[in-house]
Amino acid sequence: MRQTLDTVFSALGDPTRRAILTMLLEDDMAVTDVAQPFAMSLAAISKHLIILADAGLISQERRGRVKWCKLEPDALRAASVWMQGFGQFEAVDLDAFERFLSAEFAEDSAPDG
Amino acid sequence: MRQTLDTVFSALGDPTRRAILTMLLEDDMAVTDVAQPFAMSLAAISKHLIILADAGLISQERRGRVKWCKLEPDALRAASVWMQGFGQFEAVDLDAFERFLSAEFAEDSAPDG
DNA sequence: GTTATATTCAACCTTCCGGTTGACGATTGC
DNA sequence: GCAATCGTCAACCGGAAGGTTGAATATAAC
Repeated sequence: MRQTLDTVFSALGDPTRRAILTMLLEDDMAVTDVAQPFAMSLAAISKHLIILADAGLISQERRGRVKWCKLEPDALRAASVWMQGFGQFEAVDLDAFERFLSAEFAEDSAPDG
Repeated sequence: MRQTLDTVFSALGDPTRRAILTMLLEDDMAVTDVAQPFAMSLAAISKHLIILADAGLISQERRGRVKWCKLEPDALRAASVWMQGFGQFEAVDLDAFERFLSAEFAEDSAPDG
């Protein structure tokens, strides 16, 4: 699992994956059931789920031959903090935002580095 | 300009583009100045800026031969509403969230569509 | 033990993404 | 007018993304 701003935002950039997250708001679901409403193969959905799990947005637990997918909304916190730092919204934790910016620059987006 | 959840989240998924937005928090900047700290060509930065402008995250105004880039944090609102709807944060406007989900499903992520 | 179900793997294809370089159009300044 | 500056365009490249199909792996059920 590589839960970073990169992986979270990129995962959210795909409409199929956002639709999956919305479905999981209702309840945990098996992979086959997640795939059911979509007009694409099970393998494709399986890949999307792996991407979501890699970003930490869902967790997957195997019980027997069924793999249950569960929404993990905590993964959105980092991204949400980042966005709120841009000052558009009220309840902003600026300390958290600045911690995020430093971490971000140190990790994976230093200009010139 | 195609300001959708797709374009906004995808734009935010790239660390260079997030770094640019962070720089623009300080002040408006010319394209050349935006490019200065990065170890990549001006053309590459120009493309990133076009992507950010397409998502509505920045605006660009040409004055003479200089094109000024300005942060447009309003563009984050839709994405922020979407994220907050996942129940992680307190002050959530659930009505707005549900309007968003409907719009979202109508537009670009209907399962089976 | 054989058959059906659930999910992933592997190989492949096509399109998009992020980068490069070089030429170009527009603007400024001498 | 001529040269320098600002930014984009066009063509190209390598690799990743999103999809397909078919085989493989577990597990469950009979």
